[in-house]
Amino acid sequence: MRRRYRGTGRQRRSNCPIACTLDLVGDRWSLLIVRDLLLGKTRFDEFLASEEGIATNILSSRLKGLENLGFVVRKGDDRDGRRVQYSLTRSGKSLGKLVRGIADWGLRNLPQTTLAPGGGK
Amino acid sequence: MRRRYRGTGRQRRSNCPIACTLDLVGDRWSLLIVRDLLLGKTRFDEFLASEEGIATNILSSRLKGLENLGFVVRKGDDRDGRRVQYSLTRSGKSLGKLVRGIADWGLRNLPQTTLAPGGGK
DNA sequence: ATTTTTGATTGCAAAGTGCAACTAAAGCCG
DNA sequence: CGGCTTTAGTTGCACTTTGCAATCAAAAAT
Repeated sequence: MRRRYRGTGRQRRSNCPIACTLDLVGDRWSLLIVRDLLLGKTRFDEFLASEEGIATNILSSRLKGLENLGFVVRKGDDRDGRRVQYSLTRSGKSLGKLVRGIADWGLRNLPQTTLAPGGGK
Repeated sequence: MRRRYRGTGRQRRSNCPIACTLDLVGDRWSLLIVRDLLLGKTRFDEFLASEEGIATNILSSRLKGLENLGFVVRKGDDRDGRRVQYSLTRSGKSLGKLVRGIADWGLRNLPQTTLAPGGGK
């Protein structure tokens, strides 16, 4: 008796583009990671340092999710074997439009919100 | 020892417009209800009938949340005392832009997604 | 008066989130 | 080499949220 909760690769609730999009990235963290990637961050530590304060387990799980969805690629750093470089795929970059749309709405409708430095790209 | 989980009216994680927007409507259901309201639905039963199949308790709680945020108003039907009319406030209507942006991204990037009839408005 | 409709609430189990502690591999430094 | 540090995680546990099914209460319909 399987219950269908959200997450990577689960069954769709409908064919509505809104519902499907929310099924993929409709949580509190995924798009913030995408935001950071768009801003040029590439490392685990850098995402961790963002002011929202994501926990390491959540970050790890969201990065895996985004990777499974084909939005992010993970590759080791040649010069430093400890480091990992996360980056957006072409598909992941398409999320930029979505992220900017959300940022735009927030800026217009939520007082005291401001773009992070470098976010105006 | 209060832990700050998400939800209506809690403290912001940052002043990032993306984070703040996600704090308000970054869950699996709220924007689908907004979608339905934009499509002209007004009643509890109508939201319930949407193909995604929201549960009554979740619907109830999301409607309350959207009301608390000032996006939705609830008023009783004069002709039928059982019925309740939910509708978008001016502020709630501004979410239309956000919803359309998400729908747009979904349509372009997720195969097999199609707009509900009447959704092309 | 009984049944149906409408808009919910309640109880419970399962899944998700957040925090703190811990780990493991690789690099640094004397 | 050997111990310390950095980087990228994993694990355990408590708490919260979600989803389902059952139930409820008021109003309307019959």
